[in-house]
Amino acid sequence: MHSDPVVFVIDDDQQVREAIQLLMESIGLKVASFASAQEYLDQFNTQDHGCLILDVRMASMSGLELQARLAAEESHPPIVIITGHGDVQMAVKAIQAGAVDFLEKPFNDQALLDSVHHAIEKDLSQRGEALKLADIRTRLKRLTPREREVLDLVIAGQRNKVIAIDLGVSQSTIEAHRAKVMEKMEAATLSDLMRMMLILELR
Amino acid sequence: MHSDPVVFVIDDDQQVREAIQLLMESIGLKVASFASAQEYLDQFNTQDHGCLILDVRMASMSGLELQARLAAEESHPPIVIITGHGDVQMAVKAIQAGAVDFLEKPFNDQALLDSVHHAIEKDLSQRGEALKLADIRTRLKRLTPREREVLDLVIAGQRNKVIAIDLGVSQSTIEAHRAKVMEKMEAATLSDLMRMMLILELR
DNA sequence: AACGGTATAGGGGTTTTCCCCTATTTGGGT
DNA sequence: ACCCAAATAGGGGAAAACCCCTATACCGTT
Repeated sequence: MHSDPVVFVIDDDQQVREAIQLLMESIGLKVASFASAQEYLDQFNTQDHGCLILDVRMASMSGLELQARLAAEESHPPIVIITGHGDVQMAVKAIQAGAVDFLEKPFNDQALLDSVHHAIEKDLSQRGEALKLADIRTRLKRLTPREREVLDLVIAGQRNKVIAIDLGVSQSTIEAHRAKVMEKMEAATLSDLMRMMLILELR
Repeated sequence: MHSDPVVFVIDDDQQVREAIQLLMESIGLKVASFASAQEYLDQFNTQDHGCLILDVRMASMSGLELQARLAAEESHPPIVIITGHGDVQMAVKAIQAGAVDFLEKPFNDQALLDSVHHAIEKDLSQRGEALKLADIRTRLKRLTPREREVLDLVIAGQRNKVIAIDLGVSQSTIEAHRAKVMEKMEAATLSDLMRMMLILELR
């Protein structure tokens, strides 16, 4: 079911990659190294999880560019930025864009480990969240347009009678739709249904 | 009802305070200046809103310290950090701690204005949120412990019969509590009630 | 001692939901 | 031509919720 988290190291300096690899392996973390952002993107898939350690200064695509690209995806592992020549502005932008941390080389080993731990924790929780949401969305997709319409009105607290009038059909039709909705959404009670829908609304 | 947003400038350099004041007033924003964090704290009240422009290096209490103090409060205006001698680490910490922006002196006037605008927007939305939450919490406080207990079980989707058995009382007692809950929470439908409770849970 | 709020319990009635059926029409796919 | 999913509609009954009323007991305040 669950694979181990992987630390994806993306840095065009082989020395750095190897050093980080050793450091991570010393605490039992798996590592996958890439010499360029493109190399990483080529094998990127949504199953991967863990975190990214990303160098800013790289040929062709910078770490910050990769960060922006990944931000456009539905979901990606948390990012730790490392850089040899960082400035305040760059660091601010990176963190504002959601990076977990921004470290200057040469970094303290423990600081990087701490950031990676933090990133992996964040990955776990955000993946848990994403899974729940995806699950609910999958069920929602099973609804017909009409059922979806009824669902929305149910969630809004309308009684069947009112929904029937609203949609210009009989009450028994609404009852039928409503039963279908509960079945397809795998909701035992109205409370379950509302919880699912509000999670989508509020997150 | 609504007062204008105020830019609270906290910097021990009078020149800087005056420069920022002029800049802010040039676009019609109100300003309140303070020469120390303590001065600001002394007059701090939760009605204030707008944003803070905070210098890092100050005698006795630094901007970052003040940021930490305010973070302990239930709610405070968004913070823009400015500094003459910032480093990457400091910037990262400040943004991670929730600062809207971190600017180095001498800053570009437009950059500061942009940050302040962003901060004020954030203030508006976070105050709106906080108001909604406070409103719900106020109503919740009106419930007796027993009513609160019933509410929780209702939200969990339990039927009155089950709640009655759970609490070892009769069904009609539950009905009475339930009616009281709806009245005190000002909820017309179960849907309203669930929405309020889930907003508290999920935010 | 009287009062108000809380928790309890019940009667009696209406409305709504929920669940089990059947049944027709329409439109798409085999 | 046949079948299936979707949308429609209805009957009938059980369960639950909702509403209005009364009533008792306890507890703390005035």
